Amino acid sequence: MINTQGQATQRGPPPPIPPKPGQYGYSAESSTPRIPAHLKGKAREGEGTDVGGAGGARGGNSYPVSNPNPNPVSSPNPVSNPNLVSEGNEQSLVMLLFHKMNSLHQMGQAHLEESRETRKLLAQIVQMGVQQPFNRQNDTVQRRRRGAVNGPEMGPIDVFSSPAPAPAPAPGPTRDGFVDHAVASQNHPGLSRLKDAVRQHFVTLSKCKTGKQLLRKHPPLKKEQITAISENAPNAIVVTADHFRVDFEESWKKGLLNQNARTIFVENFLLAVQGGMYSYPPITPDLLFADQIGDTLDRHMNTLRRRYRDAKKPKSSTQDAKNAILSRMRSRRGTLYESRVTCCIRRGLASHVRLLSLLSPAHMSGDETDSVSDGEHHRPRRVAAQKEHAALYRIVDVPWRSAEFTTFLRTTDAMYRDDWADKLGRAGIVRVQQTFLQKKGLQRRAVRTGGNPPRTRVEKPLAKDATVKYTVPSCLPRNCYKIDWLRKLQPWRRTQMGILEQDYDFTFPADSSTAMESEDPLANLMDIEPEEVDGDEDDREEFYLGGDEEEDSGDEE
DNA sequence: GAACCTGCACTTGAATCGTC
DNA sequence: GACGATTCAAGTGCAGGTTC
Repeated sequence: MINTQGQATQRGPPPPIPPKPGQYGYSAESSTPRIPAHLKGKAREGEGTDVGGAGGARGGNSYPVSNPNPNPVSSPNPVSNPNLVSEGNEQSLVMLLFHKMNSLHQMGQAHLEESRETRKLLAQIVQMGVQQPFNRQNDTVQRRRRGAVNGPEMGPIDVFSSPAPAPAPAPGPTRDGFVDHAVASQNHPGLSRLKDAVRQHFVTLSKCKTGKQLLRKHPPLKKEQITAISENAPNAIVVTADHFRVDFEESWKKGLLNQNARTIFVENFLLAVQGGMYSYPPITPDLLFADQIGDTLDRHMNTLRRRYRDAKKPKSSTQDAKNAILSRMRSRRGTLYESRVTCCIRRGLASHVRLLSLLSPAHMSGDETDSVSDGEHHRPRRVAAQKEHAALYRIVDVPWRSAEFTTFLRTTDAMYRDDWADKLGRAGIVRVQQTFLQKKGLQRRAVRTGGNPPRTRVEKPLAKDATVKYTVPSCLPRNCYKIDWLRKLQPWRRTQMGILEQDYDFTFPADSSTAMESEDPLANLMDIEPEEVDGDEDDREEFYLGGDEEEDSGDEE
């Protein structure tokens, strides 16, 4: 696994990783990358946009002879990427990425890890380096909320220049030695552990895990019971750790029984922690205060009350199924967004990364699964997923996005697929392989890595009555939006969206393109029919088209 | 105006699945 | 069986609406 040293998972930029003197164009005196004289001011294809500058990060021919790193894919190199460096901001995202990638290379990684964890890490870098400084709405929000049409908008972000530096850290909470037990920010790194423990402890005290159990064991109080509690009558119910009780019908804040329950919970939780419970992993001591625990419980009560309500009044199976499908679609949008960002990061396409950082998963086009036709699926989840084929999804495109932007995104998808198929990053390898295999009359693609392939998304017309829900991002360059769609907007809405009056350059450096090289950028997504992949076992033949000498025997890799 | 409800989106970890 | 990628479901937070 990767070394996470220096990869801050908290907010703010990670501490810079000092590179070795002379390595990757760095000097011992400064962390600022030096640009070799022979590259300074040298006109390259696509120069003027840092997109073009990423050229040379891949492929052999355009790579500088003096490049100290023989593997351009594993360590995107400032030397090979003068446009990226020329942006100059030492705290910029680009620098963060270089540090990250260089450190990975120094660890002897032949190529970047492709695990989800890595991608999350990289996505965090993007969040910290680009997105977070502009997230001014609420500093307790860990992620940028969706750019909802009605929601507060982010300020304009110049995707054409370097990201702004991260904001200064918040001042310390203490004043004159006074220990402030104020509830910690939702960003507190130990908070999720506390939440886990609080959830566990609630299960322990309430003896309930499910909504149905809550419904059965915590029935609402009767009027006379409420009266008895308020009058402190001898027969009033008193909540104790042994007889823990919550009234989910009464107000959590105002109900006397619930106030009693909250107090008992907090006391008992602290006792349990003192007694050694929840110590693996330990809860951060600065969170072990009544206020904090109570606040965490209050938040969890939202979930519990929701669970109770759902148990009491179950949603219709139709509604439930609908929600599940929508939830899965959202989840797949997340995967899609993650893979696109990963692809651009991996290739050092800083400008594209910055553009993507203005988006969120909700802005991705969704996809639909095919419906179950025969009901023969025996696995419940597969049936619920309404899939006919495990890896075929129908793209539900969004109406606001320009064709250019869509093509750009689909190209990153194709690149991602290329990277998946060939970790060495040989451009266009999927297409080359497919062409070669087709000529050979073979039906199976060569795949270098284990695991599921990225899902195959196909463009098919939607049903006539299909309605598409979508979220529109703001503050993007003009040519990200479809002109017709923009024309239909009210003027005030266009103003509100803060559309940048510049056109964005969607091009990719020539030597980092893959499927784009073909006339149809989606060709290698579309030309593989599932039947071909899943053909008769006897007819299949595995084949790997090696590109490097040492890889020619690469079948075993 | 506070508390609560509801819908939506994101995060996280487990499940699933395909390949080696 | 191990590994790795995707999918899924549960948990959670936020925002807007509703109720008191």
